[in-house]
Amino acid sequence: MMSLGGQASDTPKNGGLSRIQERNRSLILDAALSEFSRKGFSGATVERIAAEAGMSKSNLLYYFSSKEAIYKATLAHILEVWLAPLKTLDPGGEPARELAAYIRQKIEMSATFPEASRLFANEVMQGAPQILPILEGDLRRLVSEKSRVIQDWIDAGKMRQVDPVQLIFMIWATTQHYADFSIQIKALTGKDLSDPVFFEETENSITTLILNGVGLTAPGNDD
Amino acid sequence: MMSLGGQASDTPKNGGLSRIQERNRSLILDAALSEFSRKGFSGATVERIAAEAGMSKSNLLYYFSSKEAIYKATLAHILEVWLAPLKTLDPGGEPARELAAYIRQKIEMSATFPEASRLFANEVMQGAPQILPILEGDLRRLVSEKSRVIQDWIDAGKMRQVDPVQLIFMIWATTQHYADFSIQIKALTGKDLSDPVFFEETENSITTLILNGVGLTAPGNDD
Amino acid sequence: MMSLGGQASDTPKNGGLSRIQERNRSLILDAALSEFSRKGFSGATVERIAAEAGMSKSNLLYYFSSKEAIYKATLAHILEVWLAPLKTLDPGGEPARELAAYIRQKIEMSATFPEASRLFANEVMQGAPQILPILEGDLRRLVSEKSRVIQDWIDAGKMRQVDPVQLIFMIWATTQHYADFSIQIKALTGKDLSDPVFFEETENSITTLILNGVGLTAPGNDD
Amino acid sequence: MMSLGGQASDTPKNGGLSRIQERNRSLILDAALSEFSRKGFSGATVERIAAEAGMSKSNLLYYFSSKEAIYKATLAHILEVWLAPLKTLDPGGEPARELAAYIRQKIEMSATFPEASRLFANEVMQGAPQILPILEGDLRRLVSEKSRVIQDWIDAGKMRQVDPVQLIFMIWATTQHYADFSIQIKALTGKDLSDPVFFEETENSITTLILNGVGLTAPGNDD
DNA sequence: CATGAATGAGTTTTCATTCAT
DNA sequence: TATGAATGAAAACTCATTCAT
Repeated sequence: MMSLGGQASDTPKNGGLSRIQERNRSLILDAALSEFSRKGFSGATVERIAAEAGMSKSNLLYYFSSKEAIYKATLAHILEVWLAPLKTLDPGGEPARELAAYIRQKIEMSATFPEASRLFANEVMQGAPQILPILEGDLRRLVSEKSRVIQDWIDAGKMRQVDPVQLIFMIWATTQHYADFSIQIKALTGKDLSDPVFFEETENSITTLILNGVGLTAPGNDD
Repeated sequence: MMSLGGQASDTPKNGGLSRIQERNRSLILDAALSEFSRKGFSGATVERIAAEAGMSKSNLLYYFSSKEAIYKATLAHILEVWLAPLKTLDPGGEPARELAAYIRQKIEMSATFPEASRLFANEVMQGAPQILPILEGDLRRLVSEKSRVIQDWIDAGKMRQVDPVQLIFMIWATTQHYADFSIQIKALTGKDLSDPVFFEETENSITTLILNGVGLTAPGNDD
Repeated sequence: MMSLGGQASDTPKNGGLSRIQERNRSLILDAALSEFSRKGFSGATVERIAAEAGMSKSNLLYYFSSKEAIYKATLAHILEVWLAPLKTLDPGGEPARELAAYIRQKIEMSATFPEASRLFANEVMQGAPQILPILEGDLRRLVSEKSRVIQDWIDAGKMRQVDPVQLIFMIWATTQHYADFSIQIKALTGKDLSDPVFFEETENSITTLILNGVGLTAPGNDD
Repeated sequence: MMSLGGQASDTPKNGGLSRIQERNRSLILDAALSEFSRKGFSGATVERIAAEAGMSKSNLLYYFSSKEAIYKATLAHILEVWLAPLKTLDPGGEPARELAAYIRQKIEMSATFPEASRLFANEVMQGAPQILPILEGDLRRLVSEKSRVIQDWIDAGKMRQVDPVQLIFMIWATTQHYADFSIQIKALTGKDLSDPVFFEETENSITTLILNGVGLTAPGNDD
């Protein structure tokens, strides 16, 4: 799990978590994700998180010593999975296939974990008070590395010249938009990514646009 | 100004606003935009808005009867300008030129009014409690209309087949991303849209990607 | 007033205090002295202070931003008057008269402001978290200066050799004891300093003991 | 042990304490003394006491049923030893030798158990909620008895006329001051009673002052 | 128009204590 | 004996809002 710098773990004493602890922590983090992503840090209340996690406020505070601690843990909990897809971009693969796969994964994340996406967006929009160090560290390194991969494809003439970092931004922007702005999208189209048809349609649109945009052709969709 | 349905105007008595009233309302709205966009609705405080507007809390509440009223007014104030670019999409123009112009306008908005973008994003991410009616009404109609324009271009063989609504989403997503996630972008690249070189670069990347993506070629950049 | 380092004043905005402000601050400080001296910092509650000051908790917090701020202000408020007597020790005076006067003043303080004495004792016993800098600075200088005065008297053969600082400590100890331990004294004697006879008796005992102790004779009591 | 009236003993079931029980009770009382003397009753927390005693909060509460019970036990634990010196004042001895010995014992207590002194001071300053009955009972009787001793010495012309009770107060005051106000003394002199030189100096100053004060001469220091 | 004073409802947090094992 | 889990009551704030001037 990606560390958010706080002073060590926030769980009672001993190293290993008991069954109950693990269960409760998990319940809390789920509830917290729901609450924080909907209301933001300030709008969320510990009481509601506790209620949603099915325990008393005091008991919740037995597991996480403060609202901020819950928030940090929630972010950390999410960050790993949220940034995972990019790591799979394989230098040895075909650009079209690799990019298409990456885009698909990102859209799937938006469909499956829209709350995580919104939590992340919220955090960044507030100035990334908690995760700025991670953005400037781990994420920056990861993006550099993957940009290199893309640049190599470009240098090998496999795709059109484009700033790789900007390309990554555009993939993030387009895919996450469907999670972060899902209310707007629903208001305008009546649909969201939970609708398989709309999901397909969206994936096609984004993939086609971006692959065409960088001079590639979408690979046959065989998964 | 786009109405947010609130109970009547929120200005004292008589119809016309005095010079000083108009000035103060404006100061408040500016301060409110800054505060709300940075902290979200719940995180913002009336006191800070008042301080930033250079007046007492009480006086601020003389102009706007409640925090929510300030928030609504700020949203309304912004919405008009925020949605304006799309209106300029001209059915009679060349697709490439029109889309490029639209994209440029959107990026310019992101560069000039990043706070407005974040306020809007925030509002939508919280479930659009205030502007949902507008999204479902005015905006939906506007998007329908402009989708028709794009569809006509497609039908006329001027550009590749693509769902026009999805295309609009992608333009929104990519352009707004540079405002909403500017902290992340700064953490990863060291730059933001206030840097003219980065602005140029970004505009080129987005425009090229999207135009290529829909089978068009970027028009000569002659402005 | 002796500053306790906190970040500036704790009163709203402008420099001068309004009539109401002055009155309320004063009511609060009185109530706070009573509460803090009886219960200590942790045992005191803002609510009780507010109640005793005749106002709502919120209103109290409008005047002092936190419990700690009230505590600091109370200490500062008291310190000046608490340390004043020592300053009157006059190098030009007769040792017996001067010391007797000092002792009398200290006992009077104990009789008049026993709460201040206990607050001070409490603060010091907790490790002087707030006033340590003052003890090490202003007070230390004052004690040095007055020790010099006493040493001069000793050097001039006017009184017996004694460590002047220790003498000061003993005067403090004996006089303040009657405030700080008044409950015990009452339990043992049935009296306290508010009883004029007991006051007289106490003053005589302390003065005689200390003056005799340093080889002086009590001056005729003519005030 | 001096009883504080609480509801029966606070130890589990059977009469005799097991080895481990005795040890734990002792650990708790030590930790409690440290905590209560530093923070006062309200400022102390059961958790910190437990931590300092090296056991869990729950386990501590197995030995003492409540925070107040720990506090009472700590006080009782201390009181005996704290009041012991006065009992040694021997009617048959020489006044100078007896008083000097008493003073020395009191200073030694201040040097050895400053925490006990502060705990006691704290309790009395809060109004002696727990020990008032003892003050009014056992202690009052003891003081009466010893006052009689002193009065007999006075009546026998062995020392100057002085109110014996007041003399006792002054001995208490001066000697305990070095424990209770040790922080202040350290701030003013850089020293405390743990420094043997300062201890000597202090003992001499107090003894000389008080003995001279009552018309006696300090006995040769032969221990 | 403007502000200082006041408040009540809510929110986080602390902590002694109880419960179950 | 011992401890981890859980809780309820209290306490310190925070803040939008109202009142009086």
